[in-house]
Amino acid sequence: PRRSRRRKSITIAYEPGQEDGVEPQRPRWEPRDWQEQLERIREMRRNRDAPVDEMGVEKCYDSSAPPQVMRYQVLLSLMLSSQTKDQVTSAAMLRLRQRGLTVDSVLQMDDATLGQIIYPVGFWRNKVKYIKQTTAILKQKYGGDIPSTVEELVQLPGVGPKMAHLAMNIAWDSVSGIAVDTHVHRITNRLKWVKKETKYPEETRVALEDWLPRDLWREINWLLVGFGQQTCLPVNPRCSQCLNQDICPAAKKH
DNA sequence: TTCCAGACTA
DNA sequence: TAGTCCGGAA
Repeated sequence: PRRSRRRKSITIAYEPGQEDGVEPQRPRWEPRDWQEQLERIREMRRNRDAPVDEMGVEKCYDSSAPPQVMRYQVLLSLMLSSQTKDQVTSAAMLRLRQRGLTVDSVLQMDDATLGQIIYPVGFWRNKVKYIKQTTAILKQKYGGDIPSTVEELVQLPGVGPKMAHLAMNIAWDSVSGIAVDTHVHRITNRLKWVKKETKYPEETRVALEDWLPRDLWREINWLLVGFGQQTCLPVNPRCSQCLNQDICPAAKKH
């Protein structure tokens, strides 16, 4: 049975002192109850049975392939992926991998074929274009590998901050920042894990990184994406089956 | 802000 | 049938 220590998290009401220019002990803002909320979300995610667990990026690359190929496949499945359609994305990745999914094989593939394969994931015209452009850049500029910094990753067409941080996490096993997608953005706003409501995912990322301990940065995307797929849905969240219903600022009572 | 491409659902 | 849904680009 789950016996949770009810440590009341404290909200610190003052900002770091600025009198003498000495960096104080950094008492910083943190959201009320966040540790308890996090613990309960972990509990709800314990079975790892959300779509992202079965068919997320981690399941979409050949872990036996050479590291460079693996990293390319990670980036590609990020570029393909379509939150709401994990199974469609992983099916498309499977088809691509059966053809031997490398920088060269993608460059050789004509747009129509690539389009046919990825068509069901949506936004396929854009994605074909970006995948081709990015793959060409990887070959020319990075010797067929993917870059290893966020700054370089976001230069690639079709790669923004969210994908860049996930690629750093998964492909390079390095924590560069919190990957904020629509689920993380929505849920952290509902929980008031941001000091004041944020409008854009990038704002959310900055706001979270300000207080969330760094050792949780990697976990948070996986945790909240699955939670968002199964419970904290974008429309009509299933508050009645959520363990946080009594301590969630956004909980709807039925 | 709007577009992309379609699926899902209220 | 109208409204909502990625994340990135322009």
